[in-house]
Amino acid sequence: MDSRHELEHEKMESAKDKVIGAISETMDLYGLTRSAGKLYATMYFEDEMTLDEMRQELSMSKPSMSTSVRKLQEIEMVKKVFRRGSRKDVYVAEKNFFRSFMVFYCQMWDREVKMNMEAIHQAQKELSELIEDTNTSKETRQEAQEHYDLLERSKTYYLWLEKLVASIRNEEIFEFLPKPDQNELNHKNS
Amino acid sequence: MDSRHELEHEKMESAKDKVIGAISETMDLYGLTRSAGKLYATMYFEDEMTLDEMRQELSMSKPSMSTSVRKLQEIEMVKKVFRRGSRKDVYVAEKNFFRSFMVFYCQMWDREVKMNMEAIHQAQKELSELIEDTNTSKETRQEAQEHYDLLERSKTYYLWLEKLVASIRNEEIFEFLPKPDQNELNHKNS
DNA sequence: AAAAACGTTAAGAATTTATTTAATAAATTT
DNA sequence: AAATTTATTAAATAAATTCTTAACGTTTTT
Repeated sequence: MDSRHELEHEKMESAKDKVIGAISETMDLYGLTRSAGKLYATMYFEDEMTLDEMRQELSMSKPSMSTSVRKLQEIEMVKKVFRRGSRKDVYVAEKNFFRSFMVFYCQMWDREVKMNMEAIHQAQKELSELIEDTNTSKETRQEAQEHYDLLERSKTYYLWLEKLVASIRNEEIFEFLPKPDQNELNHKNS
Repeated sequence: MDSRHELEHEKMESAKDKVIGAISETMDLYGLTRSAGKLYATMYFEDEMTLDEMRQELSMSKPSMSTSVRKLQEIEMVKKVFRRGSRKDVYVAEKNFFRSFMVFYCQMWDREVKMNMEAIHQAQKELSELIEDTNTSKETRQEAQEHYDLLERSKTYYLWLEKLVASIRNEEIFEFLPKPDQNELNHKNS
C-alpha cells in the first residue's frame, strides 16, 4: 500500500519535472538564471511556498532562494502574500502567462525605448552642431548628416515599440489577436 | 587645420558613443553579452567591417570578434556579404530594427512554444494515466487532475504566442499597429 | 528580558563564462 | 610548391556570476 503510494508520487513528480525542465530551459529569454527559472516552475505547481519549502524542494541555500525570489518579484512572476498564522513570508507564482508576458516585455521594451531615444536625442544634438558649424569640413558634414538620418529613421521603430507596449497595457492587442478559448485547444491535441 | 579636423572627429565619436552605449546596454534583452552588443552598435554606424577592423575598433582579439559575430549572425543582426577584391570576410549590420525584432522574437517565442508544448503534452499523458488508473488514491487523482487542468489552461497562452509570431511573420501585425511614418516623428522631438 | 525564528547582507568559494594567446587548417599569392 | 594571409579551434587565463556559510538585525515567542 505504501509502495503503491510511492509509485503514484513518483509518476506525478516525473510529469511535473518534464514541464519544470522545459520552463526553466526557456526562462533564459526572461533574463533569469537556470535556478530562478526552476524555482518559478516549481512554484507554478504549488499554491504557495515559503523560503524554507523552496530550499528543501530545490536543495539549495536559503539566501539563494531569497535572491531568486527577489528577481522573480521584480518581473512580477512571483508575489508575496500575507498569511495570518504563519510568520514566514509566503510567496505565490503568477500562473497567468499573459500577465507575465505583459509585465515583462512592457518593462523591458520601455527601458529600451527610453534609453535609446534619450541617447539618440543627445547624439543628434551634437551631430546638428557639426552640421551647422560652417567650419566643419565637407566630408565630416556629410558623414554627420548620414548618421543623423540613420538615427532619425530608427525612431520609427522605437515609436512603434512604444505603441506596441501601449496596446499590450490597455489590452487592445487582444482585439487584434484574441486569446484562444478552451475549444480551440483540442485540434492542437493530436 | 589638423587639430580642427581632430576636433570634428572627436565630436562625431562622442555622438556615436552615446548611441553605442545605449544600444549595448539594452542588448541584454537579446541575450547578448555587453561586447557583442557593443560590436553590433559599432557596426550599425559602418557600411561594412572585416574582423580586423572590428578588432581594431574595439581593441579586442580576433577570435573574440569571430565568436561575437557568429552570435550576431545567429539572430540575423549581422550578415556576411561577398566583396570581390577583398579576401577577408566582410560583414554588415542589419540596420532595420523591425527586421531584427521579427527575427529575434519569432525565433525565441517559437522555441518557447515548441519546448513547453511538447513537455505539456508528455506530462499530460502521464497525468492522464494516473487519473484513469482505478488504483490511484483519491488524493493523488485529485492533484493530478488539478495539474492537468492547469497545464490545459496554459495552452491558451502558447497558442496565442504562436499566433502572435505568425502575425509578425506575415506582417499582419502592421495592419493593427502601423509603422509610424516620418511625419509622426517630429512632435516627439521636443 | 532572553531565546528562537526569520530574512537579508557580507565575505569567500566554486562554478561558469568570456577573453586571450598559441596552434591549426584552409585558401590565396608569389 | 613555398610563403603568406585569413579564420577558426584549443588550451590557458582572466573575469564575472552564482552559490554557500557565517554573521547581522529584526521580529516574535516564551
